Amino acid sequence: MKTQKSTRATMDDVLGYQLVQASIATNKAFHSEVGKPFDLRPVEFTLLQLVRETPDISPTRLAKILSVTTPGITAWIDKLSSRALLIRSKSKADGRAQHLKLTTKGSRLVDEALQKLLVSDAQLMSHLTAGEQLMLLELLGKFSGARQSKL
Amino acid sequence: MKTQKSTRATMDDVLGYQLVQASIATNKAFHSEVGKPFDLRPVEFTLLQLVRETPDISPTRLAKILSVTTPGITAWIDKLSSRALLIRSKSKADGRAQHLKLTTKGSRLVDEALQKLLVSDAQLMSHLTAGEQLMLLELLGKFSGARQSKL
DNA sequence: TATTGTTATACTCTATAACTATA
DNA sequence: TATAGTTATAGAGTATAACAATA
Repeated sequence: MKTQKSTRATMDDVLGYQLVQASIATNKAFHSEVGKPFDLRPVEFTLLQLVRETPDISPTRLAKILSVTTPGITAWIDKLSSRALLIRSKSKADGRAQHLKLTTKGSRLVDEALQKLLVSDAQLMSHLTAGEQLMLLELLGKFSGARQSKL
Repeated sequence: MKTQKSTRATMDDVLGYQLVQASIATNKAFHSEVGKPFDLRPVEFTLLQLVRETPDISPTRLAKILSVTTPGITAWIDKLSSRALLIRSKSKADGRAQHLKLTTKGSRLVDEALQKLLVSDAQLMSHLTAGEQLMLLELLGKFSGARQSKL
């Protein structure tokens, strides 16, 4: 444990740096456990899982949550759609908007991937106590909560 | 606070997702407070600060810490070097290796940027208690500690 | 006028392979 | 043989602008 007191600040004191360092670990694990075997990018997996959690969600809303541009979200949805993992349908209420839904194939795939990922997370965090693991997720969630509520 | 119990897992339970969401916030803040005004990418800022913390560090070691390829680190160092923010010098002990040092200009710039960043972090985390802020950084550090020690 | 979504395009960043020079 | 660093190059990803269709 580092007690910083009056010493000069280092990168360890910078939140963004700690997030990047932590992400390096999770990204590598994602790639070997999910990315490679399921042929999914992190964004693709997240997109699928979010559609699963929120059926009929629109591309625009996904773009905001994922902090991706609208051309970006179109491209990702194109890719996933061409793999028959999700389906676009026109909104009846608003002719401009679309609703997204997972196919059975997409649903199965993201479900398997999610399980792999949870196991992987447990391994990555195994040097933290159970309480610390929960606390870490809680605090990250609370930190991002402010942003989420503005979407 | 979410108590998950036996409900199905969501993205909120995935560490990598929480890290990405948190990073979206810090990245935006970095860009407006440091990236734009100082014309620095996150990697560039981190690279400079790490050289500052560890004078004579080698490009290879930086590449490992930042999880960047060696061609990648060469390119970043080239850029920063051409802006006269750091200097390469050949190692006397090992003819292949290099030592990196910040110039006065580089040192001043990264110092100013770091201060801006710490203020920005405080604002971003202002909806967490002081204890939670410390805890978040502590836990992220502990999580990444295992990886760091393997470098 | 504002919003949803698409297309086109340029740019940044990354990743791989092949090379040099030192050890 | 292995390591430090560079060069060249292809590919993935992102961002901007311009557009069509609907509200």
